Amino acid sequence: MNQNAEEKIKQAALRVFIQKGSANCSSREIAREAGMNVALVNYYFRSKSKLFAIIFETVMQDFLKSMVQVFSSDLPIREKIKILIEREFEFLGQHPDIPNFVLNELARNPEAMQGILPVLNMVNESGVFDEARKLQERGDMRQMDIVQITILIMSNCQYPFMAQPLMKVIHGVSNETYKEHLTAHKTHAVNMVLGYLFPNDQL
Amino acid sequence: MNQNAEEKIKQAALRVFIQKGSANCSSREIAREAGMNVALVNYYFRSKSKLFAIIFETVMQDFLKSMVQVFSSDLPIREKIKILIEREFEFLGQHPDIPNFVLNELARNPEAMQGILPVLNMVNESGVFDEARKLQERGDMRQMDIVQITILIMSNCQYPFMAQPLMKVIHGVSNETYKEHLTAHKTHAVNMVLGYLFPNDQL
DNA sequence: ATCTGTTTTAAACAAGTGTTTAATATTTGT
DNA sequence: ACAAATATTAAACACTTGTTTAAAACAGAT
Repeated sequence: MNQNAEEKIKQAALRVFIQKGSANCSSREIAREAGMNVALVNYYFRSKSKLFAIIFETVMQDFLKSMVQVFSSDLPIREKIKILIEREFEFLGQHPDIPNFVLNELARNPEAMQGILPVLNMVNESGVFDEARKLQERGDMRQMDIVQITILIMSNCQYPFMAQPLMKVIHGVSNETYKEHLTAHKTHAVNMVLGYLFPNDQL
Repeated sequence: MNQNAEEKIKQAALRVFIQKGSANCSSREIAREAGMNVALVNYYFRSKSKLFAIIFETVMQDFLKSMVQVFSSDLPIREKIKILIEREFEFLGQHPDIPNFVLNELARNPEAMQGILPVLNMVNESGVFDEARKLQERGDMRQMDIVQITILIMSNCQYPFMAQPLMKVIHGVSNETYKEHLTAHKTHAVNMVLGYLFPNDQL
């Protein structure tokens, strides 16, 4: 049970933190979810906030890892963006509540901000932003600030999953039909974003 | 102080709830923000959850009111969508943390779901969805499920504001420059969405 | 001024919070 | 087998939580 306990606590904390947020869950709840005593949580991680810091960083890693992988490849830019969006939809299909978790912690939990710095290097070292700038200089891509391109892409990937509870109640659809809407929406996101970023391309 | 106290508590609760979320704030914090005793909160609203239900419903009203107003007007559909997006950006510029608040409560606080039902009628009675369907039958608009059109529009309006903390740290920009990005992004959102929904239009 | 109903307060309640302690169980090395 | 180190537990700590209670302050009417 040695290595097992620490890992079990981590996995339980991952589930509980993501589902309820760092502020709306107790150490005892995490311990219960892991099937062990409360004191063990602090025995392995010293405090709830330290445990959260670890969990949050791994979530950010997973959250940005696939994006960085696509960035670091040497596919043509249109393929990169297409695959990026498709992978994002695939990832979020399996972890639909991560965007809400991440954005919420970043907005409300000041400590969470620091857990992001190591992940930032992954993004910067990929060199995506520089590549996009070069393409714009060649006139191969719509003139548009990199910040706004990032917003554009992530908006159409993450929000559809974040808004699931709202959309379900507004349009009165079930879980299953909304999932179908999500997979159908992937195509729209790809086509719309590519069509806007590369206005000279053919349909 | 009679009518004043109840209203002061409401306004304090609005601020605190939106900033911290229903689970991550205490009744005493709301009372302190309102400058009065804890017991008064329950004297006027009986319980924290009842107070939250009231606050959440008014937030949902504000959140959807301007959208419904645009829907109920008799502008041509392209103008409707354009004005809708512009108003949404204007509203969110003044209340940037409402989308995060709403989606978070809907995802994590089961009680919040019921506070939405009265607001739903506003949307349904506006008849927007029927109008969009008719336009699609005439071939005047891209064939696309209403649910996905809703997702498309709201994604590009709300997410840019929700992601502010994430984008700021990823791209290392200040509050002010991000606000400039947001106002610039409004134009992109309008053009991209209209361009995709009405592919036969000229540029 | 006295009574009446309403508003406000301080104090207390049980329950739950993160964290620590000291004792017990388990594994490890010899 | 024994001893040292590690893992696990129950119990307690001080503190905060939502809510209630009973007393005080205040208002208006008679």
